[in-house]
Amino acid sequence: MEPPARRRRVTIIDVARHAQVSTTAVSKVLRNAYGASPQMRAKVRRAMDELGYRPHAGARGLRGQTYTIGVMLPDIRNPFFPDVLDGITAALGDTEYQVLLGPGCNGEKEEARVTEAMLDRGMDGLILVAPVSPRAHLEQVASSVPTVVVGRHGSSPVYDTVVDDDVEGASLVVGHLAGLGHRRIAHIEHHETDPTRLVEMPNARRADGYRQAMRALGLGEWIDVVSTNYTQEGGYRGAQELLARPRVPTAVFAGADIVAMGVLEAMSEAGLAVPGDISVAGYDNTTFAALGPISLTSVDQAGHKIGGNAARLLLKRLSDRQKPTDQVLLSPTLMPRRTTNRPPE
Amino acid sequence: MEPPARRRRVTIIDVARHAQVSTTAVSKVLRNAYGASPQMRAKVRRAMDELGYRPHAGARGLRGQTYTIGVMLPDIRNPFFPDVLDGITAALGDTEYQVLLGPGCNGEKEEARVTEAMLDRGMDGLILVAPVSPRAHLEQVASSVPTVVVGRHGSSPVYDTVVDDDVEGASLVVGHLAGLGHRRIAHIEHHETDPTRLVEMPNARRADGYRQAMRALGLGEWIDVVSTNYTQEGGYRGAQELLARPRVPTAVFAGADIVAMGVLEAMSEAGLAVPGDISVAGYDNTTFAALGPISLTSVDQAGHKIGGNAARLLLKRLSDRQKPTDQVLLSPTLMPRRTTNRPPE
DNA sequence: GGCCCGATGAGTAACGTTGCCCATCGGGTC
DNA sequence: GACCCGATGGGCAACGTTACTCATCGGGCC
Repeated sequence: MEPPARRRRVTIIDVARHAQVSTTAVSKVLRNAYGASPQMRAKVRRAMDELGYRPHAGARGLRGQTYTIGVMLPDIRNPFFPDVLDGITAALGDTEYQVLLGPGCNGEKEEARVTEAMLDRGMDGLILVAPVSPRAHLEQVASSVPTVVVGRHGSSPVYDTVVDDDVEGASLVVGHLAGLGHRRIAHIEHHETDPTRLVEMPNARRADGYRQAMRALGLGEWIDVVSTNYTQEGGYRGAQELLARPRVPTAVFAGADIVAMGVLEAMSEAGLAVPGDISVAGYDNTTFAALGPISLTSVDQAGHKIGGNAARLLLKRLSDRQKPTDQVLLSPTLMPRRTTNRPPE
Repeated sequence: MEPPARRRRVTIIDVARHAQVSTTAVSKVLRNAYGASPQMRAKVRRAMDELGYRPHAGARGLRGQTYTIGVMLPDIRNPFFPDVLDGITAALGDTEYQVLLGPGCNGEKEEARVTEAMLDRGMDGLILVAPVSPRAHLEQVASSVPTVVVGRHGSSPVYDTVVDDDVEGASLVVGHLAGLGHRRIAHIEHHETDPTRLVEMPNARRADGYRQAMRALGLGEWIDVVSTNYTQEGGYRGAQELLARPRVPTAVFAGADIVAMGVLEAMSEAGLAVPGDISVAGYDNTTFAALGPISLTSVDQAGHKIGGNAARLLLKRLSDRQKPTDQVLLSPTLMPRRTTNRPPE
């Protein structure tokens, strides 16, 4: 069967003709602009409904706004990010803005491609979640469109930021483990060399927070950090390295839940019981951390709240582009579960 | 600090002026259209590079294409969908099309909102993954823009489809369990009443496939289906119902991995060992099914291949809108893991 | 009664790009 | 030498919307 002929879109002109007014009048009603009487509004709205009119975002964009907000998520698979997204869409739910997402992207090149695509499509604002791009690129993007950056520490004069306190999160984990009686607490971090990122990226701050907390609790001499990366594989390798130590740690603080999964696998292979022989904690409180068979102690970042704040900041900036930038810092909470317990005697 | 003044976008006119040619010429080069000499092309391309020109998608859309493809995913949290997305972006990687996603949406109203937003933004084509909207709505969308529907059985004259053989998948699971010696194999399905969806939705086909396979293996008398829904909670309730049977099944085939997670939880609460006392299988082969501590037997749908096929069909339709619609049916494979084994003596 | 003013509505030129159409030019054919 | 033809380049009117400017009208004020 052959597809039926595509019918032309209903435009503002059709509405104007149908309501017997000018296109200007229709536009005014559409934008709730000044200069239209109540009767006019009613008449135009009725015409819109009758014709099933919907404005064409592309055409609007040519003259001003597209009423579209672009969200860039680094990794759609990490269950933490959907929480952020939900927070964003919830906060934007009763505005006239529509959210569109970039496809999952990892690496600077991909990120640049996605942000450019969004700019080219006339997005009114951008929310960049946990970007890895260098700061210069972020500022360049932000200087051409209102932007909120989520999950990068440090402030910028051109973009607003929302971030969770990773130092505090790490401290919660270390405190929890120390409170259970652990002293040999090791940490698996994501390897980072770039000096800016060393300051701005959450993973680096978690490692910092771990060191600070250990020292604050008088456990400075037990500080033990393995540098791999935030993947299951990285956790597996990190755990193997730790198990080869002369004095094996009694607790492992993995910098991310997915890392903890690799750790659990290595422990199971090595015949070690968790938490009987060794305790394991993650970070992010991802969906699978809560799953019964896993039940991983983790740190919750309140992704929903983060997303909500990001959306709110963006809306504020959209309405006043001159306002000074804001930095929102949220506090994490600990979710103790069954992978942490007292150390073996 | 106050943000620096936003500088104007580089347009085709700037490029034309810089290259000392007409805007028409620039447009021709941009589109690889006929009527531009090699020297002209070179000159214009150089000007584009020097000015850092990028075409404005909205303006292009007003005259034709936006080079944007919209993808609608029902639930970003279900780790099966990112696989599909990867397949799509991979297949579209070296085309001039850019993918944008709708925010996760559940329910007909949300889906309608997202598809409308995409149409209003002049998307050139749509890929709708596992939509729940009634067929009439899908056909209406498809009749105004080239569309591929993923994960809905049945064919339409206006949209192409890509779907995995859910009947075969169910049969793989039942065959696997029967091969291990199980006879009392129960199934937890997603409750469905709408008659169209009963035919088109994958969940309904899995339940059908289960029944067919049981009968084919001479186990018709053991057919036992619990109707809840595809959530962890649904799996939990379904399992409790099954455990209350006079003769408890020795194996449970959950219609989705997330359902299986609920089942595992219920088993663990009831003090039953998996797979010692009871075997459990899921569907979708989601990321967490492979995680060490879970190791769930599941059915892999080759999401990557599904996405790739969807993208390819869409490209074909974009280049020939009159061609008859295609239906692609892919085959699932079984991933046996540690939650299934022989039944207890 | 003339004047100004606010309220209401319409006209119109952009915004950046495309695709049709026309102008020009050099060279080959009869 | 007149004619035609293909190759190359430019002009221009859309596409759907917005935001300016301008016209009109009725009423209140001196």
